[in-house]
Amino acid sequence: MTQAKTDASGENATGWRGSKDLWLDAAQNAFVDSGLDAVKIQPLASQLDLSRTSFYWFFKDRAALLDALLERWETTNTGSLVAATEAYAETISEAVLNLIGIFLDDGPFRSRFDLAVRGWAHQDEAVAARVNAADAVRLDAIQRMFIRFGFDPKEADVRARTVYLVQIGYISLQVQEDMATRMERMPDYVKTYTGQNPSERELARFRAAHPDPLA
Amino acid sequence: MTQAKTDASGENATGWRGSKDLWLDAAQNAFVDSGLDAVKIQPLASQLDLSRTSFYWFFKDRAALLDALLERWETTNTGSLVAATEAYAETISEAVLNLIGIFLDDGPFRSRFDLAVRGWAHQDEAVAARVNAADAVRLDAIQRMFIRFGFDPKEADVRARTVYLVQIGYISLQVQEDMATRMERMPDYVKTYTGQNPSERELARFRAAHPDPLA
DNA sequence: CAGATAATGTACATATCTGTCAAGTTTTCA
DNA sequence: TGAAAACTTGACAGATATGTACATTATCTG
Repeated sequence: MTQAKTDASGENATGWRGSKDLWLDAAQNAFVDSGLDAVKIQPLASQLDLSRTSFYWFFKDRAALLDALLERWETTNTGSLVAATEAYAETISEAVLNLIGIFLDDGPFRSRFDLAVRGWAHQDEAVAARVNAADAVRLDAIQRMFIRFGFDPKEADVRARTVYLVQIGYISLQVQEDMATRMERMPDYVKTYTGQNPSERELARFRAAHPDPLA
Repeated sequence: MTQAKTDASGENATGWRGSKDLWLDAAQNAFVDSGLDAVKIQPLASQLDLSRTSFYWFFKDRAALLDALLERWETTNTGSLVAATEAYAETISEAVLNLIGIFLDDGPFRSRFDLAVRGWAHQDEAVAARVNAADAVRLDAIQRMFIRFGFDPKEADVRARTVYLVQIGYISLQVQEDMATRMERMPDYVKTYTGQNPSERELARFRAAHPDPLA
């Protein structure tokens, strides 16, 4: 069993209609949009206009597909978050803005994927354990960021939790806000998170890095 | 179709084995523990040791059961949160502690019920709309609380979001922490949320109101 | 262009859920 | 105590899911 090759553009480079990635992408879309119980082989097959049983050439069974999905999540979201905490910054405000930036719509962190995985964790112990581990890694990275800027470890812990949990909370609420609204709140958030106001230059840099698609 | 009566202790006062509440309670437990897709009539019937079809005497169909579940949630969690924001407090720190208190394990706010409903909202537009409305009501109540203590509306909005979203984030993370750990972090949280340290008396009162079940 | 490999499809066996109906049993209450 | 109301049940019908075995077809490679 070998996957179909894909070319650089991600297009299907072979003449075959299906591929492991095709099924996996479809599964991910269904999962992100509607949760675990929407990831069913029969519906995916209809959607892809392939025979349902063709699936079993690429994956042993449904469980194997779900494993692949979880693995994809693990090697995506946590990685981008940790990287952001380690990005260059001159002040804690700038560091916090770096971090918040990845959660904005087009950022590398896939919020809705995270949400869907948490929903899954709610009904599966093993998944819950992996999510817990990911949260610990993320919180630790954020705490280190605060410590790097001089906060004492205990306060850094609480501030890390605050920044992270607010983002998770936002994701959980599935709020749909336009960029202008987010930008308006940004200075107050930075102040709440760090205890100090961000400079105008830092805000300007943040705005530049995250242009409003509507404006 | 009339419900079976229940006596003051909540026990079944009639000689009948089933009742509307019996099914609803079982449904809620399954829902809170394992999510919407665990709310199935067949399994609930086995669990209650009743015939599956007996369910249809109390509810028109599965949708009616789910409606009842959502209604129960609406008239519970949002209510207790709003009440907490309106409780008497002399300082903003005390007010924030009042609010945080309801989220602790035995508080009136049922965190896992909230989590389960959000999972449901993820796969149902209509539910999502009702959850959004509840969030708006809750955030508004918390913002008013901050305004009452002299914060300007915009900053009160962000602080309200911070307090609320951190709690929702905690729920989403499904963290299991003992009371001692929570207590230890409390002063730093209050400081982060309000910008000022809580007094020792306020903390003492909070500890007294939420005794450690392990200690 | 032929054989090997990769992928797809058909048919079948099985499981689990939902909901209706008509006939039963148990409880209540006049 | 007996009729009415409240409940319970088994049998039936239908939908949708999973997974296996085997035949078939499309694509690649030499």
